[in-house]
Amino acid sequence: MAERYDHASIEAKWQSRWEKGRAAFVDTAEPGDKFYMLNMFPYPSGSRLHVGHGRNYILGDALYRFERMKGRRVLNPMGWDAFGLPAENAAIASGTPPREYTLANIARMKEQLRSLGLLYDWSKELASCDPDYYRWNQWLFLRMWERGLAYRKQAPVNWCPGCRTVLANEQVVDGRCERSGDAVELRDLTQWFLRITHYADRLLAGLDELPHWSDRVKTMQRNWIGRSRGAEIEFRVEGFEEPVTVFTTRPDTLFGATFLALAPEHPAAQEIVRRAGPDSAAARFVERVRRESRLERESETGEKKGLDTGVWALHPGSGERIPIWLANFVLPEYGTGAIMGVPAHDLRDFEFARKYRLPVRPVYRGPEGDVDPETMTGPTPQGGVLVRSGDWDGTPEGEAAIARAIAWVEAKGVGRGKVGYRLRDWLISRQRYWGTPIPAIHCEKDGVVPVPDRDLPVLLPRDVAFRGVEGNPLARSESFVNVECPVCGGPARRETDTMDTFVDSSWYYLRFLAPGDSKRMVDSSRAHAWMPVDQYIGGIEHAILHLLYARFICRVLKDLGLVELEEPFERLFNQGMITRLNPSTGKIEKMSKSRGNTVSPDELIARFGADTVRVYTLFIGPPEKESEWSEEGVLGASRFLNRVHEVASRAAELPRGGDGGKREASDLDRLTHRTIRRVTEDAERFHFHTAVAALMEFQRGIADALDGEETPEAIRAAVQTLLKLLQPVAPHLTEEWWERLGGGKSLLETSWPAYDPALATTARVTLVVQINGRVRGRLDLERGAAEAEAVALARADEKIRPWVEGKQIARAVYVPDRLLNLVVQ
RNA sequence: GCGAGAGUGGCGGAACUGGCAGACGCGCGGGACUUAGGAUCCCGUGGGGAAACCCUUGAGGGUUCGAGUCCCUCCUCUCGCACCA
Repeated sequence: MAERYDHASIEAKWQSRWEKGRAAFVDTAEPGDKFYMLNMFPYPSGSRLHVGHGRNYILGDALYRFERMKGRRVLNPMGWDAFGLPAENAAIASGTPPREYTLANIARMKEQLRSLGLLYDWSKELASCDPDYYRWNQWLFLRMWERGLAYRKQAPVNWCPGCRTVLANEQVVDGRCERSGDAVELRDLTQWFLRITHYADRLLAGLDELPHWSDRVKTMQRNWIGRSRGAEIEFRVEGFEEPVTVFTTRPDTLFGATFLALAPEHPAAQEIVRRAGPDSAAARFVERVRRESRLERESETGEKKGLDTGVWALHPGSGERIPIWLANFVLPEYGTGAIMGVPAHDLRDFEFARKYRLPVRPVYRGPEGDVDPETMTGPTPQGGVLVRSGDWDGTPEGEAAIARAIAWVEAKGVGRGKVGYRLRDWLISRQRYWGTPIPAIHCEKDGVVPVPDRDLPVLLPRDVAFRGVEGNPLARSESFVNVECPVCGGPARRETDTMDTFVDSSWYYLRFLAPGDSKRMVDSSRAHAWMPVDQYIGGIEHAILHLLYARFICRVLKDLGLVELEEPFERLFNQGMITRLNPSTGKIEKMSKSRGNTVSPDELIARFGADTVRVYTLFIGPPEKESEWSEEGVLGASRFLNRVHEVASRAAELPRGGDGGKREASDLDRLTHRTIRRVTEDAERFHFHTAVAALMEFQRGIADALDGEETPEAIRAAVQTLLKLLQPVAPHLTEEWWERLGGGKSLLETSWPAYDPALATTARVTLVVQINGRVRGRLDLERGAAEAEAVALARADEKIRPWVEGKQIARAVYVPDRLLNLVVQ
């Protein structure tokens, strides 16, 4: 029988050919051609590619190969998102400097990508830890600083007192440091922010210009930006000069306010503590809340804690006195850090009021009548008219009531309408080594001054020790920290905060277009030719942060005159995550290094071959949905490729001869055309899993034909079509057989097969016959049969007759070629 | 807690806009063949029933000639998160 399918040698042969012939296969796109990109670019700190990422890369490659055969030239670059916490953690654990660790991982992951037969364009390769890359982060930062888009302010961080280090949220487990187990504190640091809130409206408006983004992601972004119209309202405070200003999105419920609640960080709260003295209940409460970690304060299980200050505010409408409380659930960075409590119409306020026995005062009367404040079990449902609200009484709930309330507070001079955003400015400071140094210098005399452009890049120093260190290692590098002030020339200290790695990934798409340009951040003319990215493929986990930051930075670059567009990504395809049982938590979670539930493809490639891994990975499910990893089905993919090998080698042994000229379309021809249509349509929406299913049926059809009456020419043609259609998914095996069958040049340089619509459909159809919506029989009909004919045939059909005999047909619903539903009485 | 998705056989999944539920694959059962392999091929495989038929897409309601698909309520899981007042 035929020779065995030796995947290892076939794959080695083709991978080496693609490597040598790279120029012909991948580096062919010219300015103005299609631009596809994967997001994220590989994160080498994870040290090994795992199948969770592997699906993204394989899908991107299959898509590239499909597009190539369809005659489209595509730029598909690849680079490395190289900064980040894991490399620094590895350095602390093993002493290997993050740079060495990262470069070794890049080399290894590149080899893994190669072993999957992926054709990415490495001529545009970049790594964000390369000074040629991160210097432009610094350059952009300086431009933003000049324009007031970068600034410093205080913000709380997670502080581990044991490690004397700032922790990422990920490092905080149940309010404790995951390494030392110490209780995590909130600590205020002065940190750098980017003013994304200035772009909130533009980012919101831009979503309407993205028809090829899913509603899912657009909705998430809209909600994240969270534009809301509301009002700031001032409450005078007995015994205090300054009023307390609250922000509310529901000024219409003003008369339902029965208390004010302040964040312990609020200036008025601080003043109250000062007056009460250091041993007062207020001082102790503030101290206790400040010791609570952010997580505790924000967690769902976190108890709402409050303290009556004994200070009274005056209600601006009724003039009544209402108590001022301190509350842990009011956060200083939201709104004004103070709220008016309206228990009757807000769940959180209701819970707080119930716990501390504060009055509840409904100001909306529902259609069922008024509500008894004593017996309420929660905030009143929506839809009513205002009551107990002075002049406002009778106004129905909604925009009109809010507008009326705003007009009223403005007229009285106690407040103003205000548009609020949920979005907050982007905190980019990280107290870590392995990131882009923020180009600022602290001088005693001149304050915080920017590093001059001529001194860029500010390089990460190499003389840094990592083992057993506390705090930010960068801050202990003397060579780095000690610097001359660029203004006065005196001694000064460098900023030791580095940037969030999301800064790197916010503009890398532009750098791919001119990766080595040492003069400019962005080559504007190339950007003009290539942008926007035609197809961006990325995991759904980036639906909000990364994509919002990239859209923000693109607008900044537009305002700087570097690019002409606001939206960097024309089409967005969001991949679902690969999930897997996490043995330590017992839950099904996304596959990721930090969760410790990864699977490396290496072993599978060694056992079954790269093509099998590719087929299986794409076959596992629809790419936009999350899929749970299991290896049970990998044998099926392996068997399928063995059978493809089998039919191809049998076809190769068929006698050659002149084509018999024109012949009648055979069943195999019809199957061929039907398969081309299915695979083409599936590939266009990235559904390679159903494309593979169609190809499995096609393979079986060809195998049957080999035992049947088909001519050798017909069979050979079918096999060649099978190879073409399978190429994006299993490139090695298909290229090999294409060559052996004498196909000539590479499959990649051939064209995607076209189908004849007439042949892609069957001549006869099965019409389902329903009686009162239940399937009672099937008819075999000519395609396109008329309703009258179908009804007549149905009535005559012996399975249908008993159901309609002696009955009136009240109605017939006919869907041609599909279904006939007879409604009888 | 908030925002967004998802839930279909023993398992992964199919069914683009409402129209034969379960394609394709895994697993399992039976058979064939053998140079005994993780091989290959054939048949069967949602549940109940002898059959006619009946039941079945997380649960419960609704719209419709017809619902996995649309609407309402609830449950569970996943992703994101900065308790946004």
